[in-house]
Amino acid sequence: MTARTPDSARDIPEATVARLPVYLRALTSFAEEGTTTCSSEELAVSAGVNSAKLRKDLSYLGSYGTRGVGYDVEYLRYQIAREIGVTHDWPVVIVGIGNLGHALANYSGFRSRGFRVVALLDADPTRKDEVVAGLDVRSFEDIESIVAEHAVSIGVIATPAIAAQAVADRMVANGITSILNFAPTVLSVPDGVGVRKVDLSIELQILAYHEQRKSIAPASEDAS
Amino acid sequence: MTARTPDSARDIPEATVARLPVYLRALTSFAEEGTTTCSSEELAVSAGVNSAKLRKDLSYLGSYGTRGVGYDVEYLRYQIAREIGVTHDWPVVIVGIGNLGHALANYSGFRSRGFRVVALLDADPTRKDEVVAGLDVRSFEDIESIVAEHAVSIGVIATPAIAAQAVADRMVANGITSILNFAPTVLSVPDGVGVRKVDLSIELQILAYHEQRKSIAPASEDAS
DNA sequence: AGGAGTTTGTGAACGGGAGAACAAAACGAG
DNA sequence: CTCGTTTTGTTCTCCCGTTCACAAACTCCT
Repeated sequence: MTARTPDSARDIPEATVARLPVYLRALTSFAEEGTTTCSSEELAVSAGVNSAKLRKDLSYLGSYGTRGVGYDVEYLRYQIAREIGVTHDWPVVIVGIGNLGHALANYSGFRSRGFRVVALLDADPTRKDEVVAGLDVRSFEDIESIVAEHAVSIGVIATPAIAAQAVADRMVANGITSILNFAPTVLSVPDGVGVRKVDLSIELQILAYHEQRKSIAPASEDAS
Repeated sequence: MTARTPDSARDIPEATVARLPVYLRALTSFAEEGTTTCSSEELAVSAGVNSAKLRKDLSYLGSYGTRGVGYDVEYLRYQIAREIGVTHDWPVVIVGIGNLGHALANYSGFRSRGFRVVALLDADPTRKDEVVAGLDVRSFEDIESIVAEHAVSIGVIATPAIAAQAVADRMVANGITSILNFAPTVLSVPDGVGVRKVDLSIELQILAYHEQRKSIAPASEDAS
């Protein structure tokens, strides 16, 4: 007899949290196709996971399905969006407007999935004249006023590795509590600050490892 | 010579494989500073992991340390590189030369970490005149000859989501067996083909979830 | 040479996540 | 109204990964 945790489920496993955005995207896809209802099996296939896993994941949010019927696409989509916290947009600053920073600033997926880039910052003064994705690149020194003005809590680091830690420190000092790091460095931040890293060469190296194994032992099985 | 299994360790856990590149980078960093020896504790701090975990990870490769002393930086660096398979360069093709494709093509970290971009492909014929990062953008139709000529086994997808599955199919049909996918889609590929995905908005959404939680229950602890 | 001090490598306990399997609940047919 | 069908929500078990703790092994100093 559980004491019913209807809205704010207490603790959702990290692995589940990482999959919720995938479900959200699949549901959005269904909605765009005009599908109003889907079973856990359909949604699981679309998200590329096991249906039992999907049902267990959703059960952490509450009982939003109907037995014998399935899930209401729009309703479930909203519930997941609310749980993740993307029913409203999050302001985001991007620091480091090099090749990658450009790409991120122009990435339309951010805007459509709950994020709004409010500022582009770069330490290089020669970049201050540029306008990227409709925003003019501003000095990194402006971070304090920008974070304060827009109540920014999420920062993206797209600088060279050498500058990343200093940028992170400065972000934290100005109240940013979540950082997405594209620089190939291990960041150290205080407790309570969330960091996720995206490392392009690490991903390729993992692929290379498995690739090498395939050619050495072709008769063995494979772990994707 | 091969009494035990010193060279080709049988099966390295996936979680360990994902950390080896981090250790490799930390060791490279040590080598550049002139450090010739390091303890598991030093390396663990530099890689941002627990030292016991690091030692266990390294133990899957063999016993390359010396008790009471530590690890020889250069020797261990080479052993990890050999295990991952980046002692020689891997040829890579990038498909989709939009904003992100540009950034990837220009990313110097690939070259320095065991990968060589041999071709840039795009389905849009208006892009065929462009030269990016010293390579001219070629038609996606050329994939067959390029893959055959350079013995490419790793492909990078940086196309819009709508095109990603078709590109992946075509890659697989031409012998590519490892795919790094930046498009926000779930790819389905045959067994034996490795796929890793990098999804920018998912990473941000995970951060947003934790961020939302912080503001709701500030007295609770945090999972990074 | 021997003992003290380090540091690695690993055995064992622990916790979390994945998947199978099943009971509970809703719908529809007759 | 009752029964069969469908699909969810949940329990149970197994496996992988993390962490602790300690013995083995090496160096240095006396």
